[in-house]
Amino acid sequence: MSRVECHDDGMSLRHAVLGMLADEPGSGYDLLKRFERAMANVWPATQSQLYGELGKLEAAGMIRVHAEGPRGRKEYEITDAGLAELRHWLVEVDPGGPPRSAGLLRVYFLGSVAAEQARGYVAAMGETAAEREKRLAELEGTIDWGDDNQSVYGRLVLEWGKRFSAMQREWAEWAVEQIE
Amino acid sequence: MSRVECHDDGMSLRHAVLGMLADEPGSGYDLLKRFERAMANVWPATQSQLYGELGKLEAAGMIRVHAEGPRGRKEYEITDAGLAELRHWLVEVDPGGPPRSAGLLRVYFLGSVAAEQARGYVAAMGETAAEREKRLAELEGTIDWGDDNQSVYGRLVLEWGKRFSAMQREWAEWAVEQIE
DNA sequence: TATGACATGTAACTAGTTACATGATTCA
DNA sequence: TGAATCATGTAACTAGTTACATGTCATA
Repeated sequence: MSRVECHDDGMSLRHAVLGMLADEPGSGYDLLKRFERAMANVWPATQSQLYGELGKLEAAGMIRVHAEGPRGRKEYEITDAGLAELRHWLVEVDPGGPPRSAGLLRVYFLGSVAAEQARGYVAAMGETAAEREKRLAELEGTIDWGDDNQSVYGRLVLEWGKRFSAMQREWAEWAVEQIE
Repeated sequence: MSRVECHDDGMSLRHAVLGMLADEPGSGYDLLKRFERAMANVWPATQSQLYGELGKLEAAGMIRVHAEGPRGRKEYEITDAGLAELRHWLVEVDPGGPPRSAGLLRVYFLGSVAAEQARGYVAAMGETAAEREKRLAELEGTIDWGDDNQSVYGRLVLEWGKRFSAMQREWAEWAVEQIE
């Protein structure tokens, strides 16, 4: 039974870090801020996890210390091996289906509470989505989009978020009417 | 600074198990099959994790062994404490925003590969979504929906899945045109 | 009597979170 | 000189996955 070893995805923080360093070198501290700014809604990461991952990536030869600064600052850059791994992951690894959704999990079990409360919960999901929709639309206006890669792909992600939020809002509006 | 302790969400498998047992008592083996059938796309769980969680829930007094059967079978039922916890989680705990998405994470970094490959990746996302959309539509036809709670809320979840898949397919169609 | 379904568990691991701990530099 | 920011790290924990391990019962 010969079979190509093409195993799992997983360990995506690793690839998020590689992706950011491929774009531009930086320290753990820099990356932390970039994560907060750009990826809080797609792939949140904590400070602990970031520094741990940087250590592992350096040990694996996928990044290297490129410059040192004050206060022990270590600025990392991606290596050829790291870039190869990033590209492999981007193109060849199966991204898998939709992820776990705690919000949706609850919907399954709303039969355990009164219909009024169930309707309230679904309505709250809709409101949360509506707020996010509005926030993303505002965010879109404040960014000055160029035609560089970051702008192009950043815009795709933002658009996905807007469509997702709109979908959820519309679904919630429909769903409250289905309950009772 | 007085503050009500209303901490995190997290540990949702616990609540998934409570929800299933609230609906109908069953053994770990039963729940495993129910997870595979009904929740594979919303909250997948492994056999190990299920048995572990059943042990913890029993220790916490949220479920109890209701009947024993052949082969060491232990049939659990939910207790009043468990039902209270489930309802608390359903109604009062903040579900949080959209979860991590490895697929979307990749989109951020598509600038690291050639435009042609990026387009290929986004197109594949669209095809995956289209297949899921079709599969869910077929699934909807095979189920005979009543007007019991399970049917009502199960239908809401299924509809969410259909809308999500359609959104992703449409986004991907739009996105491939944005690349170059 | 052997296969497949039923049934439960443990061990070792990866991923991720929260809290703690430390210290250097800048600048008002 | 004191506060904010810069900067890195560790410890202890929860959640989740994969692989292993064991044994029972029905039935063809």
